[in-house]
Amino acid sequence: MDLRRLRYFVAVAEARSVGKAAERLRMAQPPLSVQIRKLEAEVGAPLFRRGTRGMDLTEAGQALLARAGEALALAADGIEAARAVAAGSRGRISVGYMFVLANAMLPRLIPELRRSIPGVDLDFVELSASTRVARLLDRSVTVALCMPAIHHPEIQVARIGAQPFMLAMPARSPLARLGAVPMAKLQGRPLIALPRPDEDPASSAVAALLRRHQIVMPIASRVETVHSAMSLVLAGEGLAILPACAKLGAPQGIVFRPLRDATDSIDIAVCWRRDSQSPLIRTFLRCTEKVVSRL
Amino acid sequence: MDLRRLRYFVAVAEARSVGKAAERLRMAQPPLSVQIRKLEAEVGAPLFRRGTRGMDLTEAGQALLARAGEALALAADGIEAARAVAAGSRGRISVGYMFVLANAMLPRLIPELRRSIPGVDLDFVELSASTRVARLLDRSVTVALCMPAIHHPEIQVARIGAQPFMLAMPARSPLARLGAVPMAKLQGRPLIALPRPDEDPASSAVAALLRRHQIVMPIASRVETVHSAMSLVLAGEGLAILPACAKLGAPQGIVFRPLRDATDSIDIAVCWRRDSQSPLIRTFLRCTEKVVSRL
DNA sequence: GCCAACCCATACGTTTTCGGTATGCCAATG
DNA sequence: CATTGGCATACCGAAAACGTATGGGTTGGC
Repeated sequence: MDLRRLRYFVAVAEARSVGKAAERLRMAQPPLSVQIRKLEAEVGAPLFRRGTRGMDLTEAGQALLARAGEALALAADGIEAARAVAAGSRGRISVGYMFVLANAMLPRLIPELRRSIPGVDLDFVELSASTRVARLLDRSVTVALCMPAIHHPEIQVARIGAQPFMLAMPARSPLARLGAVPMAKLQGRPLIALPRPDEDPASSAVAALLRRHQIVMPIASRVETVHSAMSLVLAGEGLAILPACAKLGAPQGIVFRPLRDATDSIDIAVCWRRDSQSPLIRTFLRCTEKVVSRL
Repeated sequence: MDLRRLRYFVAVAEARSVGKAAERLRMAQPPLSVQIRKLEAEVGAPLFRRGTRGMDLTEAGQALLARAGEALALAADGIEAARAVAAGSRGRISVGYMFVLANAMLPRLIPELRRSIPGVDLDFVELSASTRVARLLDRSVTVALCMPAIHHPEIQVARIGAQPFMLAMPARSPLARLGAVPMAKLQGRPLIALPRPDEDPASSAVAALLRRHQIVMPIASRVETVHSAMSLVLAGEGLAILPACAKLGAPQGIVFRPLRDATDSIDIAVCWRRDSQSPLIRTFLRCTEKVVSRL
C-alpha cells in the first residue's frame, strides 16, 4: 500500500475522471489508469464505476476516500511538523533552573519566551545542584539556567551575567546597621554553608573569597539549598554569603548587605548538551540575555 | 513522501536501530539505512541522532513519529474499510419502500436486517410511485421494495411474493356483512382509484381485473396514495380495491373483504440497479423473502 | 447511420527507484 | 591493539513507474 497510489486515487476521485486527474497531476493518463487498477487489485474490489463520461466512486471507493484523505493530510502534517520542530517554530523546550534564580528570572523570562516562540511548549523543572548535569546529559532538560556554570566536556556553557555575593543576616543583627559590611567583620562568625565545594561550585567560590581575605568562619551548618540557608540565618544560627539575587526569595526578617572590598561575583550561565542541535537554544539564549541585562 | 518510507521510519524508531528494524522488516540493513537518509533529506533535518549504540529520535523525529503512526493506521484502515464494504460486512444500504408495504413488512424486516448485517448502516426512505425509478437510477436508494414490480431495462427485479386484491369499504356498508364479496356486486358502485395506469401499474392491474369480469365502476376520485384512498372510503365516497396488506395500515372503521372469483394478485418485488454490485443486495433479498414467507 | 470526439484500457520500451551484497568507517570494549 | 557492533557507501540486478502509441467502446452531431 503506497501513499502515491492513495494520492492518485484521491485525485481521480475528486476529478471524477482519469484524464482530468492526470492533467492536474502533470502526468500522462495511461500510467494513472494503471495505478488505479493496481490499487483496486490490492483492495480486491472495484473502487470506481467506469462510465462513458468518466469515473464514479463505488461504495467501497467512498469508504476508502474518507480515510485516504486523512492519511495523506496526516503524513503531510507529520513532515511539516518535523520541519517546524527542526526550524524551531514548534516543539518543546524543557528548561531546568536552580531555585535561587527562580524569583529573579522566571517572572520576566517566561513571558519573554512565550512572545519569542509562541508555538513552542515550555516546560520548567527545578534542578538540584547534584542532578543538573545528569538531567542535561539524559536530555530530560534541554537547557539549564545555572549559577555558577557547569563544567563538563559534553556540556556547552554561555555566561549571561554575574551576581555579586552579599551577606545575609537577621534584621536584628548589629551588622544590619552598616550600609556595607567590611570583610574583617566576618572574622570568627558562624557561617551557614552550602554543600561541600566538590559538590557545589558556588561553595568553593565562597571559600576562595574568605581565603583571599584571610577570614575564617566556623561552619555552623551545611545545607542543601539557599532556601534552607536563609531559614537558618533567620533562626540566628549564623550568617550566609549568597548571590545578590537570593534576596528576592528571602523571607521577612532577613536583610542583605553588600560586602565591602569583595568584588567577587558568581556567574549566571545557560548550559546545554553540546550535541543538542535544537535551534530553540539560540532563541532561549537571546531571551535570557535580554532578561539578565535588565536585572 | 512515500508511505513505505514512513513505515520504515516507524520501524527504525521503535527498534532504535537500523539493523534490528531491518531484521524485523525482513530486509538487509543498507537499503533501510538509505531510505532513512532519503526521508531525512526530504524533511531537511536529521530525524535520528546516530550514536555508537544505535539510533535515537531527535525532537523533529518525535514530532514525525506521532503523525506517521496515525497516517499508517489510517491508510491501512481505509483499505480494510473498502474491503469490508465490498464484502458487505460494512457500509450503508438505503432502502426505498412504498407506503402500502410499510406496516406489513418494516416491523419484521428491520430487525431481521440488523441481525443479518450488524455493521451496516440502514437507511429507509419512503418512495412515491412517480420517483422510485429515478431514485434507483441516481443511486439515492440502493434497493426498492415495490408493489408491483418496476419494469425498466436498467433495473433488475426479484419477485418475493404477491398480495391478493381485497375490497376496502366502510364498516357500516351492507357489503361488509358478506364474508366474501362476489365481483358482480361491484357493478356500478363508485371506485376510489389510484393514479392513471400509465403512471402506476397497480392501477392497471385493478383495471384489468374489472375488465375481465366485465364490471364497470365509475371513478369517484383519483388519489395518490393508498392512505388517501382509505380516507375517502371511510368518508363514504366509494370503494377501493387494494392489496390485502393495506389492511394493516387501515384506520378504524374500514373493513377489508376478499373478492370471490378474483384470483388476481399483485406482485411484491425487490428492485435494484442492474449494475449495482453491492453484495448487500443479496443479503437484503434473503431477508425480505424470509419476512414475506411469514406474512 | 456513419463519422468524429471522448475517455479509459492495454502494450511496450525507457527510466527511475529499490533491494541485496560487499565493504568501509568509527567508536567502544577487553 | 585487535575485535566487535553498528551505520554508511558503492555497485549491481530487479522491479516498478512513466511516457508514447494504440485499441475499443460509447456518445453525439451531421
